[in-house]
Amino acid sequence: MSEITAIRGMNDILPSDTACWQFLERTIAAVVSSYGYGEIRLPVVEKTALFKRSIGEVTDIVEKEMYTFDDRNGDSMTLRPEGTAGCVRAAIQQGLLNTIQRLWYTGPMFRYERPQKGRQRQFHQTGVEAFGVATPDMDAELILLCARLWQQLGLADSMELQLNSIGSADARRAYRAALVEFLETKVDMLDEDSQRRLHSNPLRILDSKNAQTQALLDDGPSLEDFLDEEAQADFSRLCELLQAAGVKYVVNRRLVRGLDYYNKTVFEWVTQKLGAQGTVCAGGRYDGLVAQLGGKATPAIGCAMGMERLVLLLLEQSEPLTASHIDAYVVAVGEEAQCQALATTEKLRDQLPQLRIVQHAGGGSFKSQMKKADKSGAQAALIWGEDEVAAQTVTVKSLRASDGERATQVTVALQDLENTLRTALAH
RNA sequence: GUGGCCGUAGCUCAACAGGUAGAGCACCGGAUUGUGACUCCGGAGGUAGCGGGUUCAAGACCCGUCGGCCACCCCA
Repeated sequence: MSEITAIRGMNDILPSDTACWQFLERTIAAVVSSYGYGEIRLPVVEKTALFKRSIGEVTDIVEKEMYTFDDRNGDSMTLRPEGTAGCVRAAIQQGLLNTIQRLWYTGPMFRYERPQKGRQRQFHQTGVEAFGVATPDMDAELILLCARLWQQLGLADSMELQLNSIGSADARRAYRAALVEFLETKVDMLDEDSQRRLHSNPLRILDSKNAQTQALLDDGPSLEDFLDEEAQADFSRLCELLQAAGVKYVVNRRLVRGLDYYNKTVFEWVTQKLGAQGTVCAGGRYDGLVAQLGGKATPAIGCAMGMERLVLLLLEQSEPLTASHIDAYVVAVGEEAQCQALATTEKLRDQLPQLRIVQHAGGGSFKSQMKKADKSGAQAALIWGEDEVAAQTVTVKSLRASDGERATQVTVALQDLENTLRTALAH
């Protein structure tokens, strides 16, 4: 193997998988547009300060996972680790926020992490963001959009919606103090990671995977008790709306998110089928972020889904999506035959643009060309040899006769080829 | 950053108390001069991730290193 290989965690997506990706991308585009969301295309690189200010200085993403470098002017740039920050920046900069905005984007994100199943250093997210609405009907809309998408993708049965409200910044500050006070009395019973988080990011202890830590938390203060009235009212209204729409959810009072900008509603769509990285889509409200980045105060909510994780689910549980098959493979032996085949094939592509035609290339015997035709999976071979050239005809041979049926072949005049294919290979 | 498992042909994998590599699939060619698939025959393809050590001898053992997978952490 060559010494030059792809960078760790940055994977090639091969033709054998792109049919699945395209299905996913098509389906997402159709669903978001059916809710009236407009696509926004954003740079992959932004000023480092944007991410530090939005995601939070002390989050893991900013502290140790960003691809950050100085450009030739010495300015610090970063490959985007997520999409919301750039989207908010663009919405402010382009003056989109004087009205309600429903936006979506898709593309690669970068985080310097150890790769594992469902996690890579270059990965792809599709995000949906709604600006300008503070009420929980918008929260519900976003969740319904997701639910519809899972339905369309055939993944609804593997998804569970987890919901929580983390309230206002003030509420979290008060809760955080109470939680730290409680846990400090039990510090020696905490697992090592949680001890570390106790002072850096104590809320993250709530979703620790350590069973003993979880048991400990049962006796601790509950975030729910610290929520202000508005947060509580909005959360129960959201629950009502979801029930009315028939969306199942579980309230997970220990669900917190890793990025600093969230408030009030947070949610995650999780699956059991992906091993340790079970979160397929996650998001929440971020009412303070626009102002924090210099825009006029604008409530907002958004979520992002991991494309690789969705592709894994699709590959795993639906019947394999076959790549678009080839209709015809052109076999031409001899120089004159090749000329005629090439010209005729081009004409065919004008006449029947939906037809997928592969022209044999690279020479070879009649037999080897036929083998290639078969291997290509084509429905039919279009055959040009000496006889056809002389008679101004082409032979159309079916390559996919079902069992018992004999392979059929007909030789038709060149000018009849279009009609022959139109009926034989009708889609 | 930490831990476990792994690294032999394009792919999936073998072998052997340590004696210098093999199968299936894929690929290429052929089986009476223009017809694929099935079958048969043949061919090409590996300095065993890399470097060092032990040994008369190492793909097999030891050390290092790089890479992969999974998990922790973190998150989509």
